Amino acid sequence: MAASVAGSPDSAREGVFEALGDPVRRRLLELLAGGEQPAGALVAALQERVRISQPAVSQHLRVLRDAGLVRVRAEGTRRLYAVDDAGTAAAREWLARFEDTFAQPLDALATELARGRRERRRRTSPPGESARGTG
Amino acid sequence: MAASVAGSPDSAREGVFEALGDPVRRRLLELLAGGEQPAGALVAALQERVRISQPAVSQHLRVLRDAGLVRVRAEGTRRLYAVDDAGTAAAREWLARFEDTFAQPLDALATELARGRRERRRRTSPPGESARGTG
DNA sequence: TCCTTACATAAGCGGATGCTTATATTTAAC
DNA sequence: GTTAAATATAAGCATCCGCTTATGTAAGGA
Repeated sequence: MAASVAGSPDSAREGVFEALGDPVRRRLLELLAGGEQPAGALVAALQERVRISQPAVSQHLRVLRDAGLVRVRAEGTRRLYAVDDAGTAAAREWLARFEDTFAQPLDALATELARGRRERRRRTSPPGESARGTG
Repeated sequence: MAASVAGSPDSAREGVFEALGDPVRRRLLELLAGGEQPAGALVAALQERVRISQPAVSQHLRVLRDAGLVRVRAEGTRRLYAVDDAGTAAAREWLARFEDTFAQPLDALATELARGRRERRRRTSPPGESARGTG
């Protein structure tokens, strides 16, 4: 096991990317992207595609919760799960440093539009000032 | 190839999030965020903080490469690694669906702050400069 | 050529991780 | 109070993953 590289330099919230590293957990987040859902519905949705037990899903939800990627709310005997922006924002934040500020194809435009970003900056980044300042 | 579409079942490029799930690999990407570097330099940089062998780093770099997160270039006996935007873009793309459109301004601010950007709270001079700092 | 440098690959091992079944807990319904 | 439903936790197990040491390979220099 890797001697974890300490807290600070690793950035991001604790365990966010570890949690995202599992396909079942990513699928759960995709299901929750449409809005709050009870655990049972998530189990059922997953079971339409793969054979997985209820406890397995419950365990995955716990990992997501510990990572700050989802939050829970009790309603009667149901547990309503929803995406927690704290975790997803942490992940996006960490990835933001790799954003290719210039010379990015149409992909970037699509992303910008999807984000509804109202960037008014029309000026392109100055040639000599390209990213990465080591100092 | 065309940009991956958000409808993909497992999302993202193959193994991107699995690759990002390891702290050592994330640290490698952080090191490469500053620009291309030979494998040996990466090994040395990692070894300043934790005890890890050269083969271990080589294996991690392979995983990153297979995930499309880094690319390699041979120069003599050196292997120069660099961040590959394909992988990081795929990850950002997948995460984009969780972006909180309503809290967008706050989100942007949070991102800036998290980057360690020292923004003057008071009326700042026009933001003409690229925001990008610590790697 | 031989040796050294830089890196990758092979083999093997221990611990983490995800799964299952069984059971506990909580709330609602009867 | 008993039962049923929804979900979490416990225990155990198999597999995956990352690490180490040993070795292979390719390029450069003596």
